Amino acid sequence: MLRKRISVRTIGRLSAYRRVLFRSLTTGPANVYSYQIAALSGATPAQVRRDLMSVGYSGSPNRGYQVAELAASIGEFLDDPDGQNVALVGVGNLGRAILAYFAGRRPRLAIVAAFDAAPEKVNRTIHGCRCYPIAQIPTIAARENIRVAVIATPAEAAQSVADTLIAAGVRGILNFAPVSLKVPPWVYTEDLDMTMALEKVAYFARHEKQQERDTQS
Amino acid sequence: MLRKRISVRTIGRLSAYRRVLFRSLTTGPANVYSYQIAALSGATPAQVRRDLMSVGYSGSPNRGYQVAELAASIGEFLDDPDGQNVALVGVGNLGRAILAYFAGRRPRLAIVAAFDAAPEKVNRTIHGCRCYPIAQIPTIAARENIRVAVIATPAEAAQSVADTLIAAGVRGILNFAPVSLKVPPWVYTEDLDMTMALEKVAYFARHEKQQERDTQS
DNA sequence: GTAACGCTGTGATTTCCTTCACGAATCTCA
DNA sequence: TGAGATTCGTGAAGGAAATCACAGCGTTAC
Ligand SMILES: NC(=O)c1ccc[n+]([C@@H]2O[C@H](COP(=O)([O-])OP(=O)(O)OC[C@H]3O[C@@H](n4cnc5c(N)ncnc54)[C@H](O)[C@@H]3O)[C@@H](O)[C@H]2O)c1
Ligand SMILES: NC(=O)c1ccc[n+]([C@@H]2O[C@H](COP(=O)([O-])OP(=O)(O)OC[C@H]3O[C@@H](n4cnc5c(N)ncnc54)[C@H](O)[C@@H]3O)[C@@H](O)[C@H]2O)c1
Repeated sequence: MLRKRISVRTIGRLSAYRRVLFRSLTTGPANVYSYQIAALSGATPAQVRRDLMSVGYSGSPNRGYQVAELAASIGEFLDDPDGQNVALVGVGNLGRAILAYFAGRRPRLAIVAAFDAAPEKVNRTIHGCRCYPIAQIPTIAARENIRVAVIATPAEAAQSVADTLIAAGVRGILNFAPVSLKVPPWVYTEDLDMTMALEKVAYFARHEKQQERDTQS
Repeated sequence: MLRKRISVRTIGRLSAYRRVLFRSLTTGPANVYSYQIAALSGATPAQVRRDLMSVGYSGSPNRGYQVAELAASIGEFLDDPDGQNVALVGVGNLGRAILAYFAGRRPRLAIVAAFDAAPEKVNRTIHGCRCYPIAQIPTIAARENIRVAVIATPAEAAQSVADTLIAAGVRGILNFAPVSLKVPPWVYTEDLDMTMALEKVAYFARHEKQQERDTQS
């Protein structure tokens, strides 16, 4: 398994490709071409083909890719065969929206536990997910084998929450708080900063001519 | 004003720098060094200095940058002096969280109108923001001079909403729907795709050694 | 004074990612 | 069967962004 370091951008695009493939499964024919995937996902045909090199599924010339098989191959490449449980910390406005959205949507990548510091939020079930006090992060994380977490707490709390999560075995964090988390090198963090994103949009809305295709990195 | 195309990433980081500067305003001394900004925002010192070249504010050797002045300069560079009004389309779980968060937070970049297709959501005021039927996008956008919009509708509706917004004069879109929008070249779009982000995190949580510093682009 | 230090601004370099371009493969149709 | 059309896989080229590295300068110490 000597695969040479896949780039972060490639992984993101593979996720996007898979989504358009699933959409095509119901609507379209059984095969697709790279230029079709590209059009639907905002990439270029060459980029699609190059990204797909990593997953090890080959299309056939003049026939393209089998939609169902390609989607399955990407899934095999991206997903853990046993599934990965996810924890959410911070059950505020955003946290609840996230719980509502992911509830029941992806069995292989489900949010199985929520945590919050506020007494009135804990020990309830929200959108099908149990909410625990943060003191229970270590025990629940161990019990549910949680390696992936989402942080949706206020900025001030984010770093200490991250430290707790990492101590409990978490190795990947999706961070919505507007701070840069300090984490050890074996932990991957991805920041989704809405304010920064909105400021970028506002800036380029005023500074014309910028025809980037930029699907989010 | 012959400035040579600032990159998308640079704009994003400038937004991050400004935020840490505002935070430092209250807590720290009056000056900062590039390496301090870097540490707080997850960048490198060289990157900070290079990014700051675009804004045209010079620090002084051995004294670094004046926090207040630098923050003001970045603001001058990023923000519209007259402010920019923002519209939100799709007042669901996520849309409401966004309204709650941005309400009253940034007077220069305020969400001044919300739109939704569901009859029970329109003509109400949610977190201080009036919600209109989508048919009123053209009139309200013209009245409020809206050039920036946020899309938080289901994926199926996103493209037609985008078309309507663009026809109404919108030039920058922050898109939360998991689709790639087709827009004319003078419209800037930024996709914030939570599912894709979570899948990236899940992937790299399983694939060791990846010590990326990746503040979101 | 003036020497030593430490940080900024920026040309040069490196690294990473995207795009190009073309041989090989598969299909169609006569 | 074979010519023509079309797409894939991928080495090579190109471009963009991060990093290096250092000259220049303000500051401090004495
Ligand atoms: N649209 C949005 O909601 C939005 C937009 C931009 C940024 N953000 C960021 O996302 C994060 C969450 O936003 P929100 O709107 O949901 O905020 P919120 O105030 O509604 O929710 C925060 C939640 O975190 C909990 N919390 C506080 N301290 C905690 C701790 N130490 N441990 C665990 N939980 C704790 C609170 O009890 C609350 O339930 C914030 O960092 C915010 O800056 C949100
Ligand atoms: N955590 C999250 O909430 C989350 C996570 C990942 C992705 N998303 C994406 O964000 C978007 C919104 O998510 P949500 O959870 O708020 O969904 P939601 O179903 O709660 O809200 C969608 C809203 O859009 C409105 N709407 C539907 N069609 C419309 C139209 N044609 N014009 C205007 N409004 C219309 C609906 O009335 C509803 O209010 C979706 O595309 C979703 O895929 C959300």
